[in-house]
Amino acid sequence: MNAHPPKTRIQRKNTEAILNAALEVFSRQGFRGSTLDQIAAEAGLSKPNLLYYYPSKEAIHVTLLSRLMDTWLDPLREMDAQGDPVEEILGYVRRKVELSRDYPRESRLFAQEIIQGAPRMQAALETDLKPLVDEKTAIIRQWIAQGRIASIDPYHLIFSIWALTQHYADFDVQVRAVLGPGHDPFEEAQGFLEAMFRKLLAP
Amino acid sequence: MNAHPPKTRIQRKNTEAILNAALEVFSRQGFRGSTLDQIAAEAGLSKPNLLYYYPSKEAIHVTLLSRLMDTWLDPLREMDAQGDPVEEILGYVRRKVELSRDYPRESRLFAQEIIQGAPRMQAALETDLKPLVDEKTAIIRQWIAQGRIASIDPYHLIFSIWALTQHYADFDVQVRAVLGPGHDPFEEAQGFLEAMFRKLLAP
DNA sequence: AGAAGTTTTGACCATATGGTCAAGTTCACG
DNA sequence: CGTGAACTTGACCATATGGTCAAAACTTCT
Repeated sequence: MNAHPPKTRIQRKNTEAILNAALEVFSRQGFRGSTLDQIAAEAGLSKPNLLYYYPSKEAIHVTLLSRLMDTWLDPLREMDAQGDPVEEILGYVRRKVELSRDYPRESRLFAQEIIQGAPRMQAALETDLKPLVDEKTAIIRQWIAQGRIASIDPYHLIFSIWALTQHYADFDVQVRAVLGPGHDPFEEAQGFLEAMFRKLLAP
Repeated sequence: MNAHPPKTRIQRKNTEAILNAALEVFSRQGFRGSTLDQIAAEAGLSKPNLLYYYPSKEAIHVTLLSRLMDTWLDPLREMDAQGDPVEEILGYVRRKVELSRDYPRESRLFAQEIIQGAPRMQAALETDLKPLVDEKTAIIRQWIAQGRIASIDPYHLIFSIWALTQHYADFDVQVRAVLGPGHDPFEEAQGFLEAMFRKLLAP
């Protein structure tokens, strides 16, 4: 997709700073709610300087989203047909919770894009996401046929993992408001979800 | 909050049209991504006419959000300490799926508000949501103590219900992209989640 | 040092947008 | 009907915002 990856030291530093600043701002306020001035300020650059590195606000957004897709899918890619079914699925759950804990901005950026109808990600959903999910659901179906995990719709199993893990990043404010102080939502989620899926998958 | 509910026929009709239009537009594009012109067009009114009924864009948004909170909490309020524990919790799940199916715009509006840090709902989360959840978690804890459902963290149980049910409204585009044509996500969700929670709650 | 890039920015532009206002139109009701 | 209240709107305003550009400042390399 990128014919010319950044070359000079300054280019590398600034494009990185811009993407990081944009992630911060976009994930908090959404695409249209964010301004180039905010991103520039966050990145410590002037607005024209931003536009020296990226041709438009939209280009920054698109770059973020396309990088995101891979990060987002990697934990699922790791699910291995050869491994122990329950541990493979639980491992996926654990990696997704870690992703939510360590990359909440990415999670929120992604969530907002999807909620708004995925105007810039439709294609990626069909070309990258769907094939991978199809592949992994086939594996899960196999495991079920072998009686190694309980019978369950594999698509909705995966949806449930997405929903439950990303909830802790995306709805962080709500989770914390309900739990009150003195809780570590992600720590608790890790234990809760492990127990939940272990029970659910038991044959 | 509203000292004077709409009086005349025209007032009632137009405030309703405005709120409906605003819900449509806000839920699709977020607060800052929506314009008064879009809302006015959707409502079939002129922009100054909008502002005759609501003093500002923000006032419309706040009105929508405060109406929303009640709709959102009602299904949880119905959970009855006297009923059968499993059926009460499953009933809550079913009502939440129905809410996601029938009011996806409301779900998305709510989700975007929370994802963006709940700038206009913080207070409501603490004064309305938290006490209700505290009350219902106490009931669940009781059920667990009586051995009528499996031992499970009641807060995270409720989070899981929110996450799983709202996912189908908020991430509708993604769910449909993955499932492909010929599926009714909400129909399937209803069955999947019933089975899931039944298994999970079995003592 | 000095030429040849590369990077940075102040000033500027066109458009979009939230909001105002005074004047006009329609409605409810005696 | 006629009248006052309720409703509607075209024209307008101030500001915000994405984006441009030419010139200045800085690096790099010989």
